Amino acid sequence: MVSPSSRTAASPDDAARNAPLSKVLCDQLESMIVSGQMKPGERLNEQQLAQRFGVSRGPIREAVRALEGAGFVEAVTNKGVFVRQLTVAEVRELYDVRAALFGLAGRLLAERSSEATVSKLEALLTAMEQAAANRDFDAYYPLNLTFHEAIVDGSGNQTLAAQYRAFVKRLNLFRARSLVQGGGLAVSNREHREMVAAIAARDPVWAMEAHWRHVASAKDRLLKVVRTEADNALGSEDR
Amino acid sequence: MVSPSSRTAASPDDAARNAPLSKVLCDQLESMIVSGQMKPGERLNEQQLAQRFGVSRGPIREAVRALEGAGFVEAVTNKGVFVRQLTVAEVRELYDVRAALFGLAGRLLAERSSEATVSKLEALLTAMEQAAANRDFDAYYPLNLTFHEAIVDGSGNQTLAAQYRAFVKRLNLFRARSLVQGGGLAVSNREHREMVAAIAARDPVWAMEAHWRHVASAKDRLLKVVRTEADNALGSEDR
DNA sequence: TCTCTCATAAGTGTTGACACTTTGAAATGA
DNA sequence: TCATTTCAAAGTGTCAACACTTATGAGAGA
Repeated sequence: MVSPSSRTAASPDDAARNAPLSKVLCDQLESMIVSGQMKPGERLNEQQLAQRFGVSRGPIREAVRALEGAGFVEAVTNKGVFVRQLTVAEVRELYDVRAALFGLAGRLLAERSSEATVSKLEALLTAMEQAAANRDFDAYYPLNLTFHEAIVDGSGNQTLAAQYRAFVKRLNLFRARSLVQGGGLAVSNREHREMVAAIAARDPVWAMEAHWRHVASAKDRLLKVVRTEADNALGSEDR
Repeated sequence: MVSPSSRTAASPDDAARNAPLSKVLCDQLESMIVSGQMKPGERLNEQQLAQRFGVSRGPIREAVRALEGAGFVEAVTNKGVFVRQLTVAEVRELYDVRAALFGLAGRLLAERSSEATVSKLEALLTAMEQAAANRDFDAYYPLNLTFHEAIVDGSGNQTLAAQYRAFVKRLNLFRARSLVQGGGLAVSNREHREMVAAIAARDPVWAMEAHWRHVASAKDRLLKVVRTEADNALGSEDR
């Protein structure tokens, strides 16, 4: 009935070739925002973007609506759309939700993990410890990312994985996030090891707790830095 | 600087008056989908909708993009957008994530709940038990909704509340959901009572478990019905 | 000099029209 | 009768132009 068997399409790059402009622009803009190329609070000028990408405003507006739904930008009627600016309170909220999601991922993974998955995680763990020992942050960062991706993907719950990724992306909107880079690498690794141990032991409750705590710990580290930073900045800012 | 003090606007209905068409249409379409007025798999014809609402296709397309991001519809290039159709596997996924979110809500609420909140929940609880005893489903349903809303709002985490609501809405896309109406009312009430007890006791861990289990239990009830329904339908369907 | 008014410019909200793709069925051929 | 081709209708993707709102700055009045 709805079989996708006709000779048209079905090739992997077809989706990219036939992708509507709005989709392409949405990805483009998202990466510009997440990468920090567009700063929080900055305005997204429609005609300016249209000119820049060589398209009309229609597709731009559609892309922006999608970004709005994802929580990356905020639209104000008749004024424009702005890159979302996260308050410390919102960051705390995001981290709490992320902790719950990651805890669920750990729990599900512990219930269904194969030997292959466990050894893959252990290999990543070893590589990360090596990188941490060498203070090689450039190597550590992508490994860390892969490690977390492997866990949420391994949970087998795609909805969960998508949500988790969305939250991680949104957290990139927070200005001070880069400050934590490499903060508490040793602590993080100790937590990683416990997570894998719980998964290997097929202990869902332990795994959930370990994964949850890992994110909660990252939250605490970040908030501590933010507080210190605020204390150092002696000038008082209203609001 | 950005003070909303000028004489323009500031009235509560101003947001509604100045709301762009795309926003209005988005809400309208969403309610049509969630209410079942538009069935899963059904196509959203742009020009048909434009004519129906008396607007052009631009705002319609923008609204649809927002709905796509929220997971209510699925867009296929050059073919159209369709109301999302949930498989049983996806429903299971959604329920698992919802359980984790609701567990977090219970945990947070237990950490910060005031006397007023607890007594409000207890009042709702009593009313629900009364309705259940009278087999008054029309009274029970909105009370149940208010009860759950009070919990997620009471958590104090707006991000969490928004996410939870989104998931509940998405679950309405599942065809067999209505079958559970009133299924296991007594069981549900027993679980509700435990949840409130945990909150009143200010016991975060207990509260989280109780809230989590409540959603998990709802999932089990639904899946059981689905399985029975599938068994009754003797005709074998591929896929 | 300061404040208020008002006109101009910039930008968003919306529209109708055009181009390309897909779909379905009629027409053609074996 | 059946398969293939062709063509028109429907629908989505994109664009350029118009309408309305907001922001900015110059000028008049005090």
